[in-house]
Amino acid sequence: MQQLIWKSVPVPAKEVSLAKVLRCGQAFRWKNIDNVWSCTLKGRVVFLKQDDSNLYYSSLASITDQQQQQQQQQQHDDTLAVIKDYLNLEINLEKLYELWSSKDPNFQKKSGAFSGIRILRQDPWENLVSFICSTNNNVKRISQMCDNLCINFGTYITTHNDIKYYEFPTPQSLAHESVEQKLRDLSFGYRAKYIYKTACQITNSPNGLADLVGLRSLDYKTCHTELLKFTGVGPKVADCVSLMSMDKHDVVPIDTHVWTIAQRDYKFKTGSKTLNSKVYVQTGDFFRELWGEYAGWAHSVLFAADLGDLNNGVNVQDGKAIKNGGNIKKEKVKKENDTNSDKENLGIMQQQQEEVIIYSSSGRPLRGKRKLQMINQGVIKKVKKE
DNA sequence: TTTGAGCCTGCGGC
DNA sequence: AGCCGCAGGCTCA
Repeated sequence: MQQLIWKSVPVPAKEVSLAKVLRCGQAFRWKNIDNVWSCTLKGRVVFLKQDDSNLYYSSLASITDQQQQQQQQQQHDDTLAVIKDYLNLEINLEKLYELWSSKDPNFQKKSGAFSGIRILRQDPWENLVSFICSTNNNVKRISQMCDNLCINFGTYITTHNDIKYYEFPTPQSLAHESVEQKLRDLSFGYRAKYIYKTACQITNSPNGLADLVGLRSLDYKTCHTELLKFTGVGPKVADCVSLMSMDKHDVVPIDTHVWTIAQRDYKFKTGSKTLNSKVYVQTGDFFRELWGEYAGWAHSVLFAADLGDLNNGVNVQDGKAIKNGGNIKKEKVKKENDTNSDKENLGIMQQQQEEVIIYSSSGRPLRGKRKLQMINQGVIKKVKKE
């Protein structure tokens, strides 16, 4: 196994908490092995860890890149620049927390145990596809789907700690007609078509990905409108992408969860029982007026704090103080294990799904893990696929 | 212009 | 055991 060479950069933990930022539902591909975070980013594997005052980073290039680098004597490693850009490190988070606390008593009250939560500056294409996957879905399955995209359509980079690292697939690699069915076989459901079509829209665009990335320099309204043109992208997903990869820091994506926070914690009343488009805009405006130009950042803190209540409840039961406790870490390790075992099963699942359709007694076709279970049990009726 | 089915799968509750 | 309802929405009529 290749030995990692670590370098450090002074970054206080209050400026970024890797454990929170990389697990709060912004990005879905980061692995955590023995407190080291890893993910492919711009053609290399990036490794991150931290203590109270420093961020430690390392990287591994792909095999071909390594050879190229050895041939060119001068190797310029821009990994630090990539990380700084990805983590949006030039933006001072502690000052923003003070600002939001001064404007909003509820923020002051809730944010205490949730320092270091910032908005990443993600790759627009990966961000877009990830959030197309996010509809009617949970973080665990979104993560599995992103992994599956990389494994099945992404370029292999290298292996470390027995983990194979792949790049996030390009639009070109997803813009083939066979992709939709293959994604359905991989349990993407109705999102299969959205991803295929969106990939085609990018490849058919005059300047390809550059047109998508170019939305960064346009105003929010134009950016939002352009994003809505992609299949499978509605107001919420367009806002997630605007906030998380298009530099629109004041955008607050409104999902049912955020709407609940607005009504419950801020007594925000709209007179509507459903989150229709008018209410969607009103709620976003409300938070923007409350928190200001980095409203989207503030929202992610309260969002995480709200999800964190579950873990806090467990801690309180254990009679321990609430502090990013070990409970959270245990949960994460378990998640990694689940993901890995799913990867191992993937090949089997694909093979068998091509051959048979298995129906439950209720007549519903079985898929994914449940189907695999049934096959292993050997107590189901099999029907040849036409 | 606005509203509500229907959509895929996984999971937890009954 | 199986069925139901729902999860951090979008499309289409």
